[in-house]
Amino acid sequence: MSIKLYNTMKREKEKLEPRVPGRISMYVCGPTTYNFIHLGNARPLVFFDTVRRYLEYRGFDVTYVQNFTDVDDKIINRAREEGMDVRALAELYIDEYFRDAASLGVRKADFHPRVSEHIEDIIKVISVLIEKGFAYTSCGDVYFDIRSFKSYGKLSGRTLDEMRAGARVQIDPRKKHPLDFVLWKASKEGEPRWDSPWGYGRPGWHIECSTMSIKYLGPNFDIHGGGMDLIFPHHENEIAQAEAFLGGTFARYWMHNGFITVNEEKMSKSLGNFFLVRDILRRYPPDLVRYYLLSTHYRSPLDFNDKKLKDSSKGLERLKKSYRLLQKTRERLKSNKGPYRNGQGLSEKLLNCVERTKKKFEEAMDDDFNTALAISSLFDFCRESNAEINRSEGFLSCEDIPALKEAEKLFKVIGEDVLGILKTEDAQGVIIEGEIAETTNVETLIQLAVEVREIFRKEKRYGSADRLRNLLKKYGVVLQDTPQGTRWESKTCIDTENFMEELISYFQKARRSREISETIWEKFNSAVKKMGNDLEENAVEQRES
RNA sequence: GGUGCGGUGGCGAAGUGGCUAACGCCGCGGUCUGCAAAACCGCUAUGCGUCGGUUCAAAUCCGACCCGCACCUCCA
Repeated sequence: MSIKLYNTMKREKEKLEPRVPGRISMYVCGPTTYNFIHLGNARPLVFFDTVRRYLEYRGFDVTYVQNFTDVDDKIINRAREEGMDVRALAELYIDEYFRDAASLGVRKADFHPRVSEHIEDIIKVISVLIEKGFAYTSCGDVYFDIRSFKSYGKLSGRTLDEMRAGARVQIDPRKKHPLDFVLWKASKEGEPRWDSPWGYGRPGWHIECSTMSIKYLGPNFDIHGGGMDLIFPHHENEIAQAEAFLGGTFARYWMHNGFITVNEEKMSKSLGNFFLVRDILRRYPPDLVRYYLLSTHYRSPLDFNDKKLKDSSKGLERLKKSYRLLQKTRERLKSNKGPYRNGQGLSEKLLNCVERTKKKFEEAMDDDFNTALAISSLFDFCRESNAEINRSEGFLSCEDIPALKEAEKLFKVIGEDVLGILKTEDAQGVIIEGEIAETTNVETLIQLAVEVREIFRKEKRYGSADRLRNLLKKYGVVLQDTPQGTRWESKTCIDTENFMEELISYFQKARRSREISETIWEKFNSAVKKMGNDLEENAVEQRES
């Protein structure tokens, strides 16, 4: 099986044939660091990170480069507004970038080159372009001479004539052709600047990507990616510069992700629907955002709004629950020597299913990284796995542990390692089960409450049992009664203080009305004591006051 | 005006010539349960923007048209 990907240059899917067998070199255009990253930055980030992970899963040795454009008009303007030093501002947002990226489960690239650290290289490239007659100087600037590069327009599929027809391009007397673009910009007063053969100035927008990608990956590297809006002019210009410089092919495959809209509208500052990743992560768990981004094929447009995000959370939950069910079942079986499977054959069925899923997953990803279809293979697996485990409940033994482990490994490899949707670095707000962040003490209390409720149920005191269940539910602890006992899981972080208070008052009342025995009360009391609360003392104080 | 992308059930979203049009959410019915929850099973598009055409066979190819979006200027 080979991997096929849609190459914007050819406008069709092609077989991926790397420059060097077994190795992939890829470059993805990174952000201009003048603000926190927004949702539009997040899509290529997450998608190409997934491409990288999948290629690694497929055994390729991947070299991944993503740049930071830290010299740019937008940064200079922003720094001026904020009264900040330009370098410091860029530095700040590079740090913040890494924070957001990590939240979304995006791994660091092998190289994160910055424009400011490659001025020498850029100057060299520009000098060569001038020497070869592809660029000219004018009023202290250096421009790329678009007409000297005959295949200009080959990526975006436009000809110079076509572009001229609808030209909204301002005529600039310094340029020989309206579409000629700047390679080196003469600096104005107070702007960051570097010395060059053409005077003090700074690089133009496109030249850094050509220069740095070639520097780190060499000519004719494998994959160049970015958002669709970069096709023209950014990537078109990159190609022109790079190929004029190299005299050969710049990059082999061009991949572009579709745009994100918000409430069916293009995200833009003027419409006031500009979403920063930071803000979204305050309201939604990062793995959900990643899951949402990957649940649509990367070349399709993706609309983002609260309802859609909420709707998709149930699906992700389902996958996680299924994953957890496997883990729990396996843990339970550790000490279980029997009964024998009695011909139920969970292992065999589960292993078959693992194989089928793996195949479906790989076929989906091999076909132009169809993450939406790949995720559906996990859902198929999840259904079958849940059904198998439920069906053979009670017939399982430790003999089934290897098969369960295989199934877990499937979730681990596909869900965590490749798609990155079942676990992220920064897990704030993620559903936690059987453990509450920070205080395992709260867990003890929950456990105790669950046990008490079990007693109620055994004694058929359902009113009491339900009251306790509702109390827990109020604090996000959801119970599930199974033949093997009661399972519980807790969403987000519990409001510990109020929870304890209410639980204590519940137990006190239950004691007074003799709903619970002294033994249970003692147990509860000692648990609470461990958390630094002495109920007897409190009780005494209350009586005294 | 030019270039490109898209229109699939209540919502989201796969599928680019041929099995009953994946998968998720929602809804309904059922199994399980003391009741729940979770899970599982079943149901929910004679139809894939519209109209024609090609073909034994089309959501899928061709043509025309309608609608939405993006790019052509900084933007992932």
